[in-house]
Amino acid sequence: MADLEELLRRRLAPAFEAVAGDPVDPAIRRSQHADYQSDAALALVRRIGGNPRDIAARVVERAELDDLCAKVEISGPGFINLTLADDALGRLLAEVAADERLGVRPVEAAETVTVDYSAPNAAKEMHVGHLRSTIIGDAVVRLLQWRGHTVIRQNHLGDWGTPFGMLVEHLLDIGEAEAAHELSVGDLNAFYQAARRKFDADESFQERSRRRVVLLQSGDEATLRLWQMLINESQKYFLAVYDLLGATLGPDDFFGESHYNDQLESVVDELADLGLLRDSEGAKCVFPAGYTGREGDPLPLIVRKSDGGFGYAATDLATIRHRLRKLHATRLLYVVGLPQQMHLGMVFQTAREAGWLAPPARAEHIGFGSVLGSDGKILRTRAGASVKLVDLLAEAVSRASAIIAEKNPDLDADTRAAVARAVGIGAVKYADLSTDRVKDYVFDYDRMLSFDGNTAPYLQYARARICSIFRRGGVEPPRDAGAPVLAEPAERALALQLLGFEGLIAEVSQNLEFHRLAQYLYGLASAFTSFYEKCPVLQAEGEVRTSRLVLCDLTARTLELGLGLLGIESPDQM
RNA sequence: GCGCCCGUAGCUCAGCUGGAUAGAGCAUCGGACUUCUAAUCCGACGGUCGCAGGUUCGAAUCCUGCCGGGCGCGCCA
Repeated sequence: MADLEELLRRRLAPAFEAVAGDPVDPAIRRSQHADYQSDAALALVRRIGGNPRDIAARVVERAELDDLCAKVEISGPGFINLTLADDALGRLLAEVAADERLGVRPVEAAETVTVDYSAPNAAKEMHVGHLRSTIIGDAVVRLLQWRGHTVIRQNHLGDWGTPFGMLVEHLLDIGEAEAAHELSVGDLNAFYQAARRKFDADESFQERSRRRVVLLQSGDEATLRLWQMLINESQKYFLAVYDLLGATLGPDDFFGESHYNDQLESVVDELADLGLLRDSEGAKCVFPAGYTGREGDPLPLIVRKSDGGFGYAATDLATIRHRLRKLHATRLLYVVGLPQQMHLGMVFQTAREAGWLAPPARAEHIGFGSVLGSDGKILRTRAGASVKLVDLLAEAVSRASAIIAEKNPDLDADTRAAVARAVGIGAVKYADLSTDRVKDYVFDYDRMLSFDGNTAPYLQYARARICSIFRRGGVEPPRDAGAPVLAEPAERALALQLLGFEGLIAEVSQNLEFHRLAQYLYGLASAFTSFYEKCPVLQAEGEVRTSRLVLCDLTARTLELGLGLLGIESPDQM
């Protein structure tokens, strides 16, 4: 337990409760006027009346803070300003330094969490929307897994539906060998677009495609074999992209739409038995509470289409039911773009009405905005096509490589390639994760690859410099050197930042707002570089040197861990 | 028409459950390399927080109404 905010909260809460008569959140936060401040006395006036400064004074009188704080002051209208004692900070740092997990213990009540993310469409190129889902989803997986939860990745591959009639027919037209070739080299756009063109231009092809869909859905073996081939080749390609991206998604994580085909009938039956299904214009629909359409009339979720086929809602319902009943998940996360908010809301509501989704289980839409080009519009190529993900990543790596070659020509070719990959991919991921995910963000290579500001390279560089100190000095990180001494303001600022890690992780585990983790890491790297400028490490002597080595080591480990949770590598040299 | 999201410095973005003079980076200007990676650091400049009301000790933050931008609203996923 080395989280400063929580520590202070625990000390102040009983004092507040004694004064107020009821539990009170001490409302601890970082302060410009001290290390931390408590604002609770002001808000308390409304509940118990009186003068906020008096309340604060009574709280301070009762709170046990002597071993933690060097100074406790009441300030302004009734803020409690808390300045921590240097030796207390040192003790806590020593605790963190000795811990593999940097003071962050695994959760006490581990949950089973499903994370639905990435979800590309078979035989179709991945675009920036999949990029965001994959990057964010993978960060979710890494974080929750590290916290000790059982995390099940669910890559909801688009592998079923009417387009596959057209795709299978196209495959037959060009021959299996050629199709396999196109798909395996990752030319999915060419394949899909060729099929699409024929479908749009050629009526007989359209007719063949429709018949093929029927064959596919009726389980025709020859058709299924060809379909399976499309899926297999596509999966191989996606796995290659994940590999380049450094995403943890593997071959066993594909749970495509087709996976739920044999559950759709029973979803319909069950909803019908529950009395939730109604006929509307020939379709079987659920009308989840709280959703209305154009005329204020109930909005349907079409489970079975009027032609008897199943819509995507059926699949989504089968999926959520499966995750609850068979996987026993209690936290169901959907890393899906914001435009699908209403649809997902309706699916969740239906699942609640069906009794499938009930506390403690809950479903959360982890929504995100679009990736924009410098023109402020959704990112596209000059030609107006959607940008191919692999091209985007390759460009980032190649630019990173050029920058590194210029800045550090001494690196050998292999190291440079590895660093370029870490920096280039890291930059793309960090750009995505460092802003509020519900907002759109502007994709800009120059900015994300800059070594200044809130970027992956800046954080990676800060850590690489620390590694360099240990290399140059030929010293091992001191992991049980006792409590470091803090004399310089820069050391203190760094210590405070380091000790905020645990609390931050707890918060982000809940809200999955990774830009807060990014913000924290940037603050840490900034605090470190200030320290680095003012406090020589290797030239220092004795206790001071050891203390600074501890601060360096802790910073490096926190950066590496934090970046790692975001899915970003930390090269030892750059 | 209804619903959801967004609107903070010239640009890109933070601002946690309302809290003390609204913060970073880029850009601009001015400083700092006999010292661990200057790929950096320090400073200056820069904002009617879209607009107007309201709630209260206090509002970028909560409520209402506008304005502007994006997205969604029955058999596509």
